[in-house]
Amino acid sequence: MKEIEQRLTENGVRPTAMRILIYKYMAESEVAIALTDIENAFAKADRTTLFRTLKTFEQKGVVHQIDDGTGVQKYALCETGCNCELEQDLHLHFHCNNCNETVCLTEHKIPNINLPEGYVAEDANLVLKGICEKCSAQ
Amino acid sequence: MKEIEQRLTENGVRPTAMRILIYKYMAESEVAIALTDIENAFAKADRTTLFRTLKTFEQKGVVHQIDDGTGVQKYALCETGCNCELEQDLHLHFHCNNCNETVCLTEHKIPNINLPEGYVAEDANLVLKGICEKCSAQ
DNA sequence: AATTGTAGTGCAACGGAAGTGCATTTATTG
DNA sequence: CAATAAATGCACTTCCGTTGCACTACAATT
Ligand SMILES: [Mn+2]
Ligand SMILES: [Mn+2]
Ligand SMILES: [Zn+2]
Ligand SMILES: [Zn+2]
Repeated sequence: MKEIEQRLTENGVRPTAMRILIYKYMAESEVAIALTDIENAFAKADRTTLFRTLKTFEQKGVVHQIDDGTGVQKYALCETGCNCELEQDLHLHFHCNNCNETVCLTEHKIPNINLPEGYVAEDANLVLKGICEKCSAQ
Repeated sequence: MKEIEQRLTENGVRPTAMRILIYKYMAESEVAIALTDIENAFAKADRTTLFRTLKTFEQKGVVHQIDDGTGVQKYALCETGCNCELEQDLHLHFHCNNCNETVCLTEHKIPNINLPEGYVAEDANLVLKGICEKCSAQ
């Protein structure tokens, strides 16, 4: 609990009750989280608050956004000390076509790509799709 | 004109007037196309028709869908003989943060990635974002 | 050529998800 | 405590993708 408050404060996010709950919820999840997930988990709270919490978290580097190709924005907590802005720090994501869950593969960085003359890369997104660990074990 | 009809027929798509026009429009474009682009280009035609044309094209392997992270689905013609379904045939895409256009880099295949035990990849999407050739030349 | 069936097109409406303006509540600080 | 700033809640909007159903054009069949 205290660690969460500290983590948020460190990142310049005021640790309100709601924010701590959302952080906790995300920390306990092994998969990337969509706004609707949080909405379902905290039915009493207003969507807007949850939405803005995610945006604040993102902006302050508490979470990173994940575009897994489903058309729904997902989010996951950043590693401590991660620097999502840096191109090197970008890891790949895996989306399971079976259970529909998306996970961070933080160990797997996006390889360097040689671009044609004139192209300057600032950011990258690599998503693999297929069958996840859990689903293939069954 | 005749080539377009042939191409469509080959792929099991009946070459209606509208479809030929849309194909032509996409062939003349150097960048990936969104539904709204086509909508603007063919204001007389109905959205639904254009939408379904794209879906038909996609399903029959005439175009491939591109998720460039903007939240808007884009499409581009497939290379002749391309096999989008095959994992090896997947090329990367580049989205320009300046002009907002997305291009296929068909020469640049997505590199092979070692996944952790249990994960089976069936598909992949790699998008680089930054400044494109045209924009960096100015 | 008329009939029948199928595929394509148009209109209208729906639904999910992201986002915004503004009022209200809660926290901070002097 | 008053004054101020930040967070939350409600209502409403926009954008995009999608679907149901009616209508039309086309192709095959008799
Ligand atoms: Mn991640
Ligand atoms: Mn492409
Ligand atoms: Zn799975
Ligand atoms: Zn550009």
